[in-house]
Amino acid sequence: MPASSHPSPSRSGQVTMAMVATRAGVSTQTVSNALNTPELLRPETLERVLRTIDEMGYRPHRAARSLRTRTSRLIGYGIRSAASGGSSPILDRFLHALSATADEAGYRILLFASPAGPDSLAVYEELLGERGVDAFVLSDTHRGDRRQRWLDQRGIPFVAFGRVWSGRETGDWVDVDGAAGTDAAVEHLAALGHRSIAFLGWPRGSGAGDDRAQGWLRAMRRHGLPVRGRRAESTDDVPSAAAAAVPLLDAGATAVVTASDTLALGCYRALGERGAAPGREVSVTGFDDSPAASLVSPGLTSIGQPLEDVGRECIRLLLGRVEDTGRTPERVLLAPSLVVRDSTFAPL
Amino acid sequence: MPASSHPSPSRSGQVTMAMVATRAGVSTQTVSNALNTPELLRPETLERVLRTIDEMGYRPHRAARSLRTRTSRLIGYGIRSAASGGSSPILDRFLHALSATADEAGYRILLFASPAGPDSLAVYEELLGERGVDAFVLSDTHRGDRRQRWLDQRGIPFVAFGRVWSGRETGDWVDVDGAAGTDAAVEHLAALGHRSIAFLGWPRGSGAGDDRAQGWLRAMRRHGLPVRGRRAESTDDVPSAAAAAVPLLDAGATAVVTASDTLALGCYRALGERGAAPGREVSVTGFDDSPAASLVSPGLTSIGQPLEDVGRECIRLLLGRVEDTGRTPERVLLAPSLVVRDSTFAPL
DNA sequence: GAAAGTGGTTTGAACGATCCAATGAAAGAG
DNA sequence: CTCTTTCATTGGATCGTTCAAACCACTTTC
Repeated sequence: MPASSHPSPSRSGQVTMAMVATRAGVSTQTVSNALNTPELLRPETLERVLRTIDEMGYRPHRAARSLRTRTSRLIGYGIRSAASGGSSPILDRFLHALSATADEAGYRILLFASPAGPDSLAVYEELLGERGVDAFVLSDTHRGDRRQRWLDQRGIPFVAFGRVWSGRETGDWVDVDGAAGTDAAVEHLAALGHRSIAFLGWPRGSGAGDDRAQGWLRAMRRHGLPVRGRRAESTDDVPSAAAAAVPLLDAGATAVVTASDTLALGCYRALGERGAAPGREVSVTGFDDSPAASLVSPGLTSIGQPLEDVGRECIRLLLGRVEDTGRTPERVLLAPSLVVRDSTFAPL
Repeated sequence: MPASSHPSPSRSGQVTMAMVATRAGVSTQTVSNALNTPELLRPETLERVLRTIDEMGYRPHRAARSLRTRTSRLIGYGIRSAASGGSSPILDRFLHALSATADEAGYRILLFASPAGPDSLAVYEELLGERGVDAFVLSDTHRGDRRQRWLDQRGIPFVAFGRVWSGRETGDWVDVDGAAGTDAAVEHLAALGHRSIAFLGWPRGSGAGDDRAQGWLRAMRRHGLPVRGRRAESTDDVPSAAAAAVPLLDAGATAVVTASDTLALGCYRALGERGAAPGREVSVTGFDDSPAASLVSPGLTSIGQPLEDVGRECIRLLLGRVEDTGRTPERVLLAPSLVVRDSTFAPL
C-alpha cells in the first residue's frame, strides 16, 4: 500500500490533523469533529477515526486550537512576591489540588510572579492582552485589593481563595470557615473540662483574623464562659506572641486558642519561660496545621484547612463561570477540621 | 484624517498587528520586525511603530506567535503528587524564583500535576505532543528516575533541581552543596568549642542524605575529631529521630548535626525526654531552614538553601540549552548558608 | 414529481502572527 | 550612465486548527 501523498508524514515526528485525515480516509474537519463533537459522526466513522488518532499518537496542537477558538485553556495564578512575607497558605497543597483538578478538565495552570505593589495589575493586563489565559485564580486577597473589581469590570472570569471582606463583594470565592475552626477548638477544650479559655489573635482589621476571633467568642458565649480580659492580640511572629500571651497566662487561663500556629508557638515559648509546659499546665491550639505543628514537642493541636477541597472548588466555580459569564456570584465556605495532638489535655 | 479602512479596529477591544500597521502606515511585517528584530528598521520608523504600539496597547497574540514559531515560550513544571509525602523542598520560594526569572526572559511556567507512579511520563508526553511547552524543570528527582533519560533521548531541553546520583548523568542540573552545609555546621560547632559532634542522618542510599553525611565526616576528619559511634540513621519523622538520637546522647555527644530540620526536632524531643534542653546541654543543627526552624524554642540553627538562586540558575541553564541543544551538559552547585539561632552554644 | 428535510461529510475561509523571497530606493563602482 | 550592492520595507505563503456554509445522496412531504 503506497503511502498517501499530500501531507508528508515525515519530519519532526509531529503528527498533524491532516495526516490523520488522509490515513483514515476522511477530511480534517471530520477528525476535528471526532474529538470535539463526536455525536455528529456515524459510529463506524468515529471508531475508525479514533483508532487512527490512537495509532498515530496524534494530539491537537495547543496553539493552533487556541488561535482558532480564541481560548487558551490556561488558568493564571499569580504567585505573590516572596518579599511580601505574609503567611503562605501552604501554597504547596493548594497548588497541587488546583493543577490536578484543572488537568481533569483539560485546563492547565499558568504560574506567574505577581509583585505585591500597586502596579500588580500590570501583569494581569499583559497576560490578558496576549490572550495567555482565560481566567484567574486569586489568593492572598486583602482589604482594598483592586484585582476583583478590575477583573469584574472587564468581564474576566476569576475565583478568589479568600473572601472579600471589604464592602461590596464581587465575584466568586472559596474560603475556609475560620470561625467554625476556632469554635471547634473551644468545643474540644470545653469537652476536656477547660473553663478559662483565652484567645490570642491578630490585630483587628484583617478579615480572616476577626473571623477566627468571632468563632472563639460565639462558642464561649454558647457555653456561658467568661471572655473579659481573656483576649490578646499580636503580630504573627513568635517573640511578639510570647509577650502577648503573658497577661493571658497571668490571668489564669488554662487553655489558649490562637489564630495561627506561629501564635501558638509563641504561647509555647511564654510557657517555657515560666517553667510551665504546653499540654501539661496549659492547653494550646494553633491554626493551619502547618508542618511545624507535627514537628514540635508536644505536637500542636491545630485546625487544618481542607486545601485540596479549596483547590477543587476553585476550579469548579471557575469553569462554571467560564461557561456562563453572567451567572450570579457563587460562594463556597468549607469547614476546617481539628487535628488533635498532645498540646491539649484534660485539666486537674 | 479618515479612519483607515481595512482591518476593523472595532469589536472585542483586541488590537491586532494589522491594526497597528495601518495606523503607523507600514506593513505588518514591519511591526513584527519592530518587536523581534528592531535593528532592521530605520530608527525613525522604529520609533514611530513603537509609539503606535504603545498608544494602541497592542500585545502580540501568544497563540498566533506560538503557532508560527513552533515554540510556546512556556516551561513545564510537574508538581509531584501530594500523596507521595516527601519533604516539599519549600516549593514556595523555589517556584516564585522560577517564575520571576522566567518572566524576565519572556517565558512563563506551566504547572501540571505529575503523578508519582511509573506512568508519570504520560503527562510529559502529552504536554510535548500538544506542543504545550518548550522545556521542563524537574525536581524531586530520585534514583532510577526515568525522566532525564527519556527527555534526553527526545532532545527536549530540561534542567533538574537535584543531582542525578545514579550512574551516568544526563543533562543539566542545579543543586545545593549539602556536604558544604554540614561541613559549615561542624565548623561552626568546632569554633564554639565542641569536640564530640555526632551526626543524625537518613538511611544510606539517598543521594542527598549521603552527601550531607559526607560533609560532616570530612569536616570531622579535618579537625581530627572522633567519628566512631557518633553516627545514627533515622527516617524523616520526629519519633524515629528521637529514638535514633538516644544512643548518640548516651555516648556523650555535646552537639548533633542532622540532615533535616525534622531530624533536628527529633533531637529536641529526645533531649526533652531526658530533662535536658537543646542550646543548653547539647547543641543541635538542622537542615533546610524550614519555617519551623524559626518558630520553635529555642530557635533552631539550620542550613538554608538558596532557593532563589536555584530557581534563577535553573532558568538560566534552561534558556541556554534551548538556544543550543547540543551543548555539553552544565552543572551548578550552590553553597548553602548557615543560619545561626539559639540551638547552638559554646559548651562548658 | 418538485420541494423540503435529513444526517454525515467536505470545502473554503479565517484566527494572528512569522518566515521567506522579492521589491524599490539610495549609494557606490566602473 | 549603467550595474551592482546594500538597506529598508513589503507581499504572499504558512503554521494547525475550528467555524460556517455548502454539498451529497437519500427520504419524506404535499
